Amino acid sequence: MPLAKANPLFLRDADLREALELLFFGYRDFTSEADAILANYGFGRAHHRVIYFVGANPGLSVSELLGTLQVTKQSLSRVLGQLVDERFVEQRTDADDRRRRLLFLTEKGQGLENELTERQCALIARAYRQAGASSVAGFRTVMMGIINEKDRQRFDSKD
Amino acid sequence: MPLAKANPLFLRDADLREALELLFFGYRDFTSEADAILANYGFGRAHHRVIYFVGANPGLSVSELLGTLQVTKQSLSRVLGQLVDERFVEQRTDADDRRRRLLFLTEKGQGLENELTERQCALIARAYRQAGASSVAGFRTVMMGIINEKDRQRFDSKD
DNA sequence: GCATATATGTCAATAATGCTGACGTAAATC
DNA sequence: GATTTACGTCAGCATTATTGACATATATGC
Repeated sequence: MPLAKANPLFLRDADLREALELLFFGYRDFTSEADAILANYGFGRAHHRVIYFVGANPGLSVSELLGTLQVTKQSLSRVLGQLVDERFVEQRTDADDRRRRLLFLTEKGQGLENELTERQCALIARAYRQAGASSVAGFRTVMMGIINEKDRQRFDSKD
Repeated sequence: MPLAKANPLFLRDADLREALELLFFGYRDFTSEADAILANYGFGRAHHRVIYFVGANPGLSVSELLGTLQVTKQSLSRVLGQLVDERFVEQRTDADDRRRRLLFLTEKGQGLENELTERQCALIARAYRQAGASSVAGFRTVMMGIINEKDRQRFDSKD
């Protein structure tokens, strides 16, 4: 039992394996409703991520979005191109640095963003309300501990 | 602001959007180390899920695994076939119902399972230790709230 | 025993997402 | 003027997933 040795204190092997499964099933359910909505538009999870982060950060540049999503520009290109072609996302040249294309949601894009985010927020809101404020604080603490230091800084500023 | 209306109490829109991002970044970091290990074997996340659940439930049948993973048998077939061909997973006909193929990890498969699970458990263990027992309890409560009732029963029995 | 249902496997076609590599263009910077 | 940066694009390929159709072995109900 190599794992048992590595985990003293209150952390039994079973507790840690349970956490792996909580994350697996939790993430699956967290994404499944949005996946269903996206399918109606012929989109997938990659489109969702673009819509979400552009919606949350209007005026984001392409390279910033690449950094956030951690994908190659070739991967993003197809997805972003579709969203621009179908008028969900709008690109405007940055006046200060005309090489940069700043990304914004169109009204249509904002509509889809709302549809997706409302559903996911409703799921989280239900879970948060049932759990109560102190459990929510614990959830945030554990999730931040899982996230690498660089990305964690996105959250440090809040509260 | 349609979301603000829907969330009374302490749940501000910003809190819920933060949760979406915690789950996105958290799940990405949670899986990234294992993904790197799997790449050395020419495997992907799908192989990991099979290895994990067969390791956690020796003697699982194919249909039970399909139900857990929620994929089609055609999807599973290729992945499971590779794992069987390369002797990570072993299939034994169920003596009681000779239609069923029960799945087990071989020694080689158990080795890979340990390698993967140890890494992920180490990440979780670190986050759990830093967060403390009460935050861990809150994390569990919130994650269970996110998981649909059917799958939640996997966890209800524990503790 | 025979019909039906179940558990599994397989072939074929298709889609979404990701990758690497190569090349091109416009604009900023040194 | 040379170099770097930001962005785009074309081509090829891999992984994971889907649906649909069909096959086989075994169990079960009548």
